[in-house]
Amino acid sequence: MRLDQKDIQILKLLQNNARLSNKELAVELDIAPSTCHERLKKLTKSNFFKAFNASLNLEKLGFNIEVLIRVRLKKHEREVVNSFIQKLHTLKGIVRFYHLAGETNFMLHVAVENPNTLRSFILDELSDFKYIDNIESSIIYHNKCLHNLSYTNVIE
Amino acid sequence: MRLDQKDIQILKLLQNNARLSNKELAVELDIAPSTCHERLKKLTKSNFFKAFNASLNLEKLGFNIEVLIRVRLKKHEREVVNSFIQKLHTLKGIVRFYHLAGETNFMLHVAVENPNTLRSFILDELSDFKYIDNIESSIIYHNKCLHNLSYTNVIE
DNA sequence: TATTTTAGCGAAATATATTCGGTAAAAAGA
DNA sequence: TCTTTTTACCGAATATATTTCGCTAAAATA
Repeated sequence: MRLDQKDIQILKLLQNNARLSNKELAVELDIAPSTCHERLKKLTKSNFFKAFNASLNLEKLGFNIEVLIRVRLKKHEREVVNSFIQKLHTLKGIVRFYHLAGETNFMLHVAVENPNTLRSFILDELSDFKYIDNIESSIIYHNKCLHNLSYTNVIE
Repeated sequence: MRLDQKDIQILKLLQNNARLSNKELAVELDIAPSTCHERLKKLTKSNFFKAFNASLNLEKLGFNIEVLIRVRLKKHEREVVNSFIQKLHTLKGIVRFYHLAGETNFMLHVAVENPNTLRSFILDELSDFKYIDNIESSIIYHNKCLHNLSYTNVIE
């Protein structure tokens, strides 16, 4: 499927506000709602969207500390990696994780209530995994989603 | 504002699918649409949502490489940090950034088309900033949003 | 106990989503 | 170049959903 300027506009608008209604999109694109609806349906069916996520005001929910945790495994092998990823899915507090090439094998974006919860997360929950070699944490002062991409290559 | 189990359910459902309609939410919570609507309005007005973001299928859009870039600045001072953040907003390719405490000052999640674009991003775009001390990149094999938080502390 | 607040409901009014037949312009094929 | 096909678009009609509101009952507060 080939994309044009209007398609890109839909993608960008939803990146910034995934809850925009079809009508609101149509107004922005300056096309009829029915036309916009067709485009959105097409983009969705063609799998251009990976997910629609609400990101919450974590501080308001009692998660006063966010950290980025670098994890190095003893063995960076398929089986170890798979079971680690599986473990990540069971742990409470993980907002997002990155599986990386290089020195650091995993980068975890974690939200915790307070320093004690953080200590417990690292010493009790995470270190519980057999193949952990090294863990280092950095407090996140601030983080922001930009989605500032250039789509010139995709447009016909 | 105090949250109960139903509110948490709304937050969680929208974390996983920000485009759920009010009616769909109401069905999940097993309450009337009008009731659900009131709750959602209340949560929104009380600023429990930071953003609603569509995340795109970047590979399909020609962004074949995603990297995590560690940036260390020469001076970690308010003015330098501010202007760096400002610069990040102008750069094309940044999906998300983290401002950190510790050795690494910034962590950038970047999407590029190919190795050449990456080189250009780092050598031309990023290094252009006067106060860059050090840059290191790691390819992202995989990354995923989990939002797997425990809200026991918030519930009454 | 009396009073206020709150969460809930359903019905009505409003607005939106969705489908569909038709049109015109662009793309593809002869 | 002239057809034919495809595509993006529209507006009208219908189906759904959102939103408001008055009312009730239960919970919280005084």
